[in-house]
Amino acid sequence: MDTRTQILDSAERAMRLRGYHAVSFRDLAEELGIKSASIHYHFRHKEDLGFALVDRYAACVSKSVGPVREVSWPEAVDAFGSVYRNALHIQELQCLCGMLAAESAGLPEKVSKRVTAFFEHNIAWLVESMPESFKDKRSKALRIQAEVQGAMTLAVSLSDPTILDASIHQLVQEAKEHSRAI
Amino acid sequence: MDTRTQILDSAERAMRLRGYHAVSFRDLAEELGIKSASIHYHFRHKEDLGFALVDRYAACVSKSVGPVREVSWPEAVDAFGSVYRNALHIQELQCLCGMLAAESAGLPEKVSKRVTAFFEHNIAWLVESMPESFKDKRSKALRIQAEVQGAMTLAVSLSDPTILDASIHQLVQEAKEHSRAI
DNA sequence: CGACTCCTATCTAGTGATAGGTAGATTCAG
DNA sequence: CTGAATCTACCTATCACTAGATAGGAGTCG
Repeated sequence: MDTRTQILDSAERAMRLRGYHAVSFRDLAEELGIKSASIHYHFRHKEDLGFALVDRYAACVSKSVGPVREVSWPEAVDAFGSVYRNALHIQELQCLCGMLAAESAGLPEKVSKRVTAFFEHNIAWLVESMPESFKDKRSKALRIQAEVQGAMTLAVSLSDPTILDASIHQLVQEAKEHSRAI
Repeated sequence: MDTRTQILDSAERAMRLRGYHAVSFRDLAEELGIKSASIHYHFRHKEDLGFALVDRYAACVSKSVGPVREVSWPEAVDAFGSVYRNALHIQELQCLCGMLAAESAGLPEKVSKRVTAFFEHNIAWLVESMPESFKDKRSKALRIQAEVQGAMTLAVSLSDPTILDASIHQLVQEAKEHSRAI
């Protein structure tokens, strides 16, 4: 596999486990059996690696969640939640941007801006997926994003991935009730 | 003021802004006008500072939120939310344990265990504050903790503290509806 | 009082490890 | 030969951490 991709893969895994500042070029290089200078060839500075990571991650999430479709609101919520659920269950990793958002005051600005953009993009997707009739669309979307993100963090800290499943299940239920009520 | 307390204050602020690994003894010392060796006198290892910080923070939150009282469930939710809201509005800092929970795989075990305990304590407080009649108490409590935590992170990343206010307001509203329904 | 001993808290002056980053040589495919 | 990719070998800054000196206050004893 392409070295650049391997670097991104290792770095993503490490950052989603331990955060931006706990990841070093040396450790990544050792893991890949190359020298740290080779990583600097592909990513001159650490912040270059950082925002390349966020860009790739955002594109991947955006693809997984799909375009805004003509599906019901509960299905949309489920699709959104599933992206996070799969990440936690299959990779046993939390959301890269949730991780970086926590550290955001200590990140290079180029990185933190992209993290913000990731969330704005998610919020916009949720808003557009809502039925026309909904009110306060943005706050509803923010609440969903917040709960999913927070549940993921709790699931990791309490070592219980079902916490995230339960939150998503309830959010989908509420979406159904909400849709029926209108 | 007592040097030990000053160290804790600076360290707490720095960690709630940038995370565990982005805080150094040298920076803290410089901020306080002392030498880093003096910090090591009070906290031999960084992890000692780490868990002293979590312990103090947990005690402070526990005190702010108060004992489980004979108040209504909506009032309890409001009291719980207010602790987070005040932290964000007055100090412009996010929750120490939310921050550390994100990084938890990269923390000394003594620290991450205390972070977990902090959340378990909060969950227990919420569960005990619920009316007897409620079902699935633990999952309800987890959802509240998750949304508040996630909303705080989003508020920081999107530079909009009203995101947290809105979430708490809605949680209190739901608590009212929920209490009426029974 | 004054000299002596502790103890606490701070300092100076380092340690070895590791961080991000760089210059320049080498390797190898087209 | 050229250019991309990797290497060796290094830099400077910073990291957590330590040994040992020093300053000053609290007791204690003559």
